[in-house]
Amino acid sequence: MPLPQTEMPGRLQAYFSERGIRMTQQRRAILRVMETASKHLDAAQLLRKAKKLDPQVDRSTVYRTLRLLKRQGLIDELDLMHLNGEKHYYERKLNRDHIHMACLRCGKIMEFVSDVFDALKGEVERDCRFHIVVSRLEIGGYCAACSK
Amino acid sequence: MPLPQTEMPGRLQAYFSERGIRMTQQRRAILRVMETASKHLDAAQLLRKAKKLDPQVDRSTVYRTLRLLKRQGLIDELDLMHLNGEKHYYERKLNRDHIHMACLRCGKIMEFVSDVFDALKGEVERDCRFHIVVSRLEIGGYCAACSK
DNA sequence: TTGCTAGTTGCAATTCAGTCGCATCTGTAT
DNA sequence: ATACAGATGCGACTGAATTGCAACTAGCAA
Repeated sequence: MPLPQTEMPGRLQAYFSERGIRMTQQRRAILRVMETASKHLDAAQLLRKAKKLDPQVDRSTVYRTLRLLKRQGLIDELDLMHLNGEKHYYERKLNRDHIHMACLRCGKIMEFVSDVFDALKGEVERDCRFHIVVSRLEIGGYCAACSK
Repeated sequence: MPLPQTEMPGRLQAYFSERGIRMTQQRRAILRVMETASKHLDAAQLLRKAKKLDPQVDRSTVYRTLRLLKRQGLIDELDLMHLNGEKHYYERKLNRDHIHMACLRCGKIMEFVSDVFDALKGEVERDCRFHIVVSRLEIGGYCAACSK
C-alpha cells in the first residue's frame, strides 16, 4: 500500500519544483528536516537540525522558509498552549486536520482526528459562509495518566 | 431577565474576594477594563485603558494580572491567527466557549457558538480520557463579503 | 487603631522570538 | 556562458513579555 502523497519523502521539494519555486541548498536542508521530523519542531530546533545537513543555513533563512511554507499551506503553525514559552511549533500539513491536546501537567502532546471536527468545519463554512483556509484547535488539560 | 453571572459587572472582582485574592487599586482598574471591554484586547490596549482609570498601573502589573486571570480560568488567550503580529489578545471567559474566525483579507473577527463544538469536546474527553481545562479553536479564511 | 507581614507593585534592565536592510551570492531560464 | 530575479548571511533591530529587587500596601490580628 503506497503512503499518501503528502507523507512521501521529497514531497515538499517536489511541490516546490512543480510551482517553480527556486530550490536552494539551504531550502533543501530545511525541507528535508520538515519532511523527516517526527513532530512539532520550533524554529530553533529546525535551525539546529538543518545546520547538521548544511552548516550554512542561517536563522533568518529558516524563518523566511517557514513563512513561505505557511503561505503555500504546506505546514501548520501551533503554539501548543504555550507550555514552553511563546515560541511557535511547526508540522507538515497532512491529509487530515487534527486536534492537538497538551497535558498541562506532564507536557505530553496528543493528536486526535475526528469526523466531528470535520463536521464542525463544514458547519462553519455553511452557516457562516466562511471559506476556511487554515484552522487550529488546541486543547489544554490533563491526560488520562495525569488525571488520576 | 438577569444577565448570566459571568456577564455581571463586578463579577471578576467578586471572584477575587471570594477566593481571598488580594484586591489592589491597580487590579481594580485592570479588572474593570476586562469586564467592560467589548472584545479582544491586547496587553498594550489593556494597559492604556487601565491607565485612564488609574494612571499608576504599570505594564508589568498588567502582565502579572493577566497571568493570574489565566491561571484562574477567568480569561481566554487568543492570537487571532497573528493577523497583527505576535501579540496575544484576551477576553473574559463567558459561559459558552466559542470559535474565532479571522478574515485573512479584511481582518474582521467573527465568533461562532456551536453544539457541534461542544460535542467535539465531549468526544475528546470521552475517547481520549482527556480532562479539558481550556480549548481554543481559531480559524483563518475569507468571510462572506471577501469570498466574492 | 496600630503594627505586622505576605503579597503586590514600579522601574529598569533583560530575555527571547522573530524581522529587516543591504551587500553578496546563486538557481534557473535564455 | 550569461544575466538577473530572487535568495542568502550577517548584524542590527523590534516588540512582546519577563524578571530582580527595593519600596509599598491590603488585610489581618491584637
